[in-house]
Amino acid sequence: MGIVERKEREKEEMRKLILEAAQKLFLETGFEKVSIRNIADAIEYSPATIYLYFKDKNELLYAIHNIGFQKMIEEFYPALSLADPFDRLVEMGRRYFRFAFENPELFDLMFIMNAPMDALACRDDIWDEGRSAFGLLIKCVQDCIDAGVFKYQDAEVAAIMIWSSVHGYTALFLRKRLDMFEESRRKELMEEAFDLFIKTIQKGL
Amino acid sequence: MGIVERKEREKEEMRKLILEAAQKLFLETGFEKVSIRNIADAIEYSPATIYLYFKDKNELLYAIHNIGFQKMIEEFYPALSLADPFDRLVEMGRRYFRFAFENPELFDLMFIMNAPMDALACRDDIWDEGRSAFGLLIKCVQDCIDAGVFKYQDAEVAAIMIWSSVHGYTALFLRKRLDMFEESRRKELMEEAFDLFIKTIQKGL
DNA sequence: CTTGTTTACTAAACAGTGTTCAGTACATTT
DNA sequence: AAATGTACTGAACACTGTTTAGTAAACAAG
Repeated sequence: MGIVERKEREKEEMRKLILEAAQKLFLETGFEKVSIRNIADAIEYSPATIYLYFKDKNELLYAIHNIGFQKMIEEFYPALSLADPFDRLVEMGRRYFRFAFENPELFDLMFIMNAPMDALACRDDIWDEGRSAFGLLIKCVQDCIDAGVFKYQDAEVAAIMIWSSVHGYTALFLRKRLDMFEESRRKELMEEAFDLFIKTIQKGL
Repeated sequence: MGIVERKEREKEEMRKLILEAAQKLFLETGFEKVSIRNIADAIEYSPATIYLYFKDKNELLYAIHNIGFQKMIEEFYPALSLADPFDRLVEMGRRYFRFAFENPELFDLMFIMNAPMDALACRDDIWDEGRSAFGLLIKCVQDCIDAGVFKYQDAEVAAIMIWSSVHGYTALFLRKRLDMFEESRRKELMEEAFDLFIKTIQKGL
C-alpha cells in the first residue's frame, strides 16, 4: 500500500510549502500585514486550500511559532556547553536578546502575540515548546545553585525571576517603549542594564 | 464672540463622548474585537463622524492610552508618600502589577500594543506619558541611592533594570506565557519571584 | 429677511480581511 | 467502465478601516 504513504508525503509537503511561504512573507513584511490571500498568491493556490491544511490563521501562526522555538533552542545549545554554570546562564541571556533582535517577528510570535496561544487554548493543549525552553533555563539555574553561586534554593522561582527580567528588556525594546531614549544611547543603556542585572544576581541571589 | 467658544466646547464634548464609548467597549470586549463601526453604533453616529475627531484608529487608541497613564500615575501617588525610599520602590512595583491585573486591556495598550506607538511615530512625537511615569521611578531609585540602600550609582540604568524586571512578569503573564504553570500555583509563583527580585536587589544592587 | 458661506454630519463606496461551502475535475477503487 | 474518494477552487458572507461626494442645518453679511 505505497499509495497512502505517497499521499501522506504529499500532504506533508504541501504543509511545508504553505509554512515556508508564510514564514518568508511574515518575516519580511511583518505578521500584521500578511493575509491568507497573500500566502495563497505566493504559492499559487486558492486561499481556501490553506484551510485544508490549517484550521485557521492562528493554527498557521502557531506552526510558525514552533519553527521559531526549534531555531531558538538550536541557538541556545552552544551556550550550554560552557564549563562554568554562571557563564552558561549569562550566555543564555545574551542569546535570548540576540535571537529577539535578529528575529523580531519570530520572537514576537513566540513570546508576545496572542494568536499562537489562542490556537493552543482552543485545543486546550499545553505549551510544550515554552516548557522545554524554560526547562533549559531551570537546569542552568539549578547548576548555579549546586555550584554554590546562588544561595537561594528554589531553581524554578529563580528561573522565573531571571526569565522575566531578560524578557522585560526585550519586550519593552521590541514594542518601542525604550524609544524615549535617544537611539544612540539605547543599545548601550540596555547592555548596561543587563550587565547590572547579572552583577546584581551574582551578588544578591 | 461666545459662539466659537461654544463650538469648541461642543467639539471637546464630542471627543469625550467618542472616547468614553470607545473605552467602555474596549475594556469590556478587548481591543482586538472592537471596530470603529461598533463605537459609532454605541454613540448613534455614523462611522465617518469619528474620523472628524480622530485621524485614524491608532490616534483613538493613543488617546485612550493617555487616559490609562493618568489613571496609573494616580494609583502610584499613594506609594510615593511612604517614608522609606526602598519601601516606596517595592510599593511602586506592586502597584504596577496590580494596575496590570485590574486593567489588563489598558495596560496592554500602554506597554504592549503597537498601535499607540505607531500613532506617535507618524507624528514624530516623543512618548511624554512614558517618560513622566518613568521619571517617578528614576526619582525613587535616586532616593534609594542617596539613602545608601543601593551601592550602584547610575539611577537611570538601575531604573531600566527594575522596570524591565517588573514589566517582564507582567507581560509574560498577560500574554499567557505563564499558563504553563498550574493556575493555582501561578499567582503564588509570581509573588515569590517578585519577592526574590526585591530581596536580590536589596542585597546586590 | 434673504443671501452666501461655513460647519457637522452621513450614505455609499473602496479595497481589503478571515472563513465557508457548493461544485468541479481528477485519482483511485471496485 | 462505473462508482467512490480526494484535492482543489470560485464565489460568496460578514466583516474591517478609511475616503469622498453630497446634504442639511447654523451662521454671517448685505
